[in-house]
Amino acid sequence: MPATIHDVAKKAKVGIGTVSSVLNNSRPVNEETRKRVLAAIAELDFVPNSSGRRLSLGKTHMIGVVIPYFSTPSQVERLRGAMSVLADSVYDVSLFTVETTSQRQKILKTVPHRGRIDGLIIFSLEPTEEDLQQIVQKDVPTVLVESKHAHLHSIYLDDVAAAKEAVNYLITLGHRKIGFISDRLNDSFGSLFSCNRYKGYCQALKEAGIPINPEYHRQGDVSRDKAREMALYLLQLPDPPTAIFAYSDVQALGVLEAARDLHIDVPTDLSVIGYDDIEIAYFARLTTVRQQLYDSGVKGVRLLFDVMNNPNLPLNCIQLPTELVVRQTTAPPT
Amino acid sequence: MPATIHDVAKKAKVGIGTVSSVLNNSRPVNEETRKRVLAAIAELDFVPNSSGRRLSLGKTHMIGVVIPYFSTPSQVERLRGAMSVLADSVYDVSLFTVETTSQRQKILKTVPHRGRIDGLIIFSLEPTEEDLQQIVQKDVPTVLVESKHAHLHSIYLDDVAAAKEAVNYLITLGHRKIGFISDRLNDSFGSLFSCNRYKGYCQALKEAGIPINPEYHRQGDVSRDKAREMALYLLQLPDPPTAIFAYSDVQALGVLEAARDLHIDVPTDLSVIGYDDIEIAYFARLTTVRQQLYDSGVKGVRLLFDVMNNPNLPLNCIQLPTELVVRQTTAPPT
DNA sequence: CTGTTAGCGCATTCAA
DNA sequence: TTGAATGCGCTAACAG
Repeated sequence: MPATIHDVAKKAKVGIGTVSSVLNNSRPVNEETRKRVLAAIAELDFVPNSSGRRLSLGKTHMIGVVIPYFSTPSQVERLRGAMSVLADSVYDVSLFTVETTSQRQKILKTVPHRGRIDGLIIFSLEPTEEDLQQIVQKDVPTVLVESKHAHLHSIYLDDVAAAKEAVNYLITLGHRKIGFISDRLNDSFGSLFSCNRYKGYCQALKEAGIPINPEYHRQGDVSRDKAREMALYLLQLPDPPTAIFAYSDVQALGVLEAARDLHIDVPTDLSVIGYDDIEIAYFARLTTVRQQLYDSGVKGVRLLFDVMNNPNLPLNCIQLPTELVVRQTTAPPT
Repeated sequence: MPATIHDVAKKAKVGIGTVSSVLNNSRPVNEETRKRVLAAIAELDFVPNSSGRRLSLGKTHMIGVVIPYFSTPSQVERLRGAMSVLADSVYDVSLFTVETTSQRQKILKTVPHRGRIDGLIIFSLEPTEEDLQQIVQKDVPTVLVESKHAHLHSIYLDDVAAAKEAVNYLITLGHRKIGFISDRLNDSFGSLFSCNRYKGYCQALKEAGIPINPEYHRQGDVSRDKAREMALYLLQLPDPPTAIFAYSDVQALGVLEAARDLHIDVPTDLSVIGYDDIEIAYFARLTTVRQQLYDSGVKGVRLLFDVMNNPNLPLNCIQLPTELVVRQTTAPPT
């Protein structure tokens, strides 16, 4: 139903090649005929059909964005960063949110195809070997964000060190009984940051000569509610922790709620540290590990564009810094 | 570089028509040859090129999603609802976030094109007459969410009534000095909910015989920080309000921060009501107007699918309910 | 400077 | 049940 290039050509009394030329500035066109073509385009309200364009060009002008945990503010912040760059580009964004393991599999298997997207950016997911085969074989330019892989470009952060720093801070304050609340360490989701943060937690304790008490580590899904539940458990232990490090700010909020429920004063009787520094952390006056969420999206897309423009770019793994932001949920134990 | 349908046909020693048939189950195929084709497909790791498929079918298998204020949790929640339905469909999602007025214009002008998307869902934006022309003329199935238009299908809510209810509640509690903090009423962005909520605010006051004090209404951008700034202004007025109704939960959090800054106790010395009931509102114990954010996305997409399946569906405008959720930021004035 | 043509990869019709 | 031919709308190479 919409006008095609042929309609324009006929109305402007030119060939379709000429129309294409004025559309893409692909070759010089006489000013007179250009005007006629432009007039015809305007009159017919013609817009090139993108499917035709894509097929002919062999490009989709689409960037695939795969993003899990989409409900969490940190992920949204990453996506915002990515969108800010993407919006100024010629590419459209094809969004894939992944909520379940089966979705994860399906998406990682079906999305990386030339002819479907020109480039792919994957957030917070560690591709399996199988996924990798798929991606490499399909030869679609790919960048990982908040994840790392020996064979893929990535924007990552040192979760182990960051978590260690946070726990070290608690130790410096004088805490010895430090709890850790995290996502499931063994989910089949393929995100390793929970594991890495746990590693950092363990390392800090070990180096301080504090034995690791498995009772002090709880894992569950990423929701605030679940975190609250886990914190309630920890805080009602016979010998409860005096500090809790949460794997995310959202979980830290759950911990704060639990403390409130039990009339435990933060930070006097309980110190809490989160991770991410999402916007609400400021409101909650939460001490937390700041990571550059927005920037990770920005840099991820920029790197992706680099890769797309230069297919044999040497492997690029960019580490983003983290920073412990001390606010008002941490204090020495009493 | 990737295998095409011809490669498969050759390898399976059949015509491309047969390959297409087994791909789409479009006509019966002999079991024997089907197996051969399937084997060839597997061996070549063939995946149909979507551009070719789209061009041939005249469909893009793409749903455009236009969403402003993308950084706010309420919008993310809507998008999540939409994605939950979209993810189970055969459609891909083309995401357009709009942050600026110029983006808004560009997107609303260039996105609604057959050949680019098969359906469009627009969140929280009131199309202008010009936009409407574009959309109607292009004949792209479209659904509005959190917005309404005489000629477009929509999922909307009664902002006026909801705001009025919130302010009425404050009046019932005994408040007479009620402030209102909102988004800019005259932004060129084309979102009317700020206006509507202001209307509800005014109506409630008027019906209660309370004069409207322009000093009590502040407008600024939607950020928490700006809201805090505006609240600071209100609370430092010679005769400050005893209650503040904020146009969104995020702004309400800013108000709470301002109160904290000034050591004003909430709810004893200041009542605060928000709008949206985003997840963090529960954490902040915020009294607020709950709207069905997630559901609005779900229903929006469902309606869109209905429209796409039945182009001359009579105009469908579905109103979603709101509900005042009383928590702990509201109390009678002292 | 411009018109014509081939072909991008696929679905589908028309014959067989 | 199947193969061959046509066309979707466009870009780019070719020829004028």
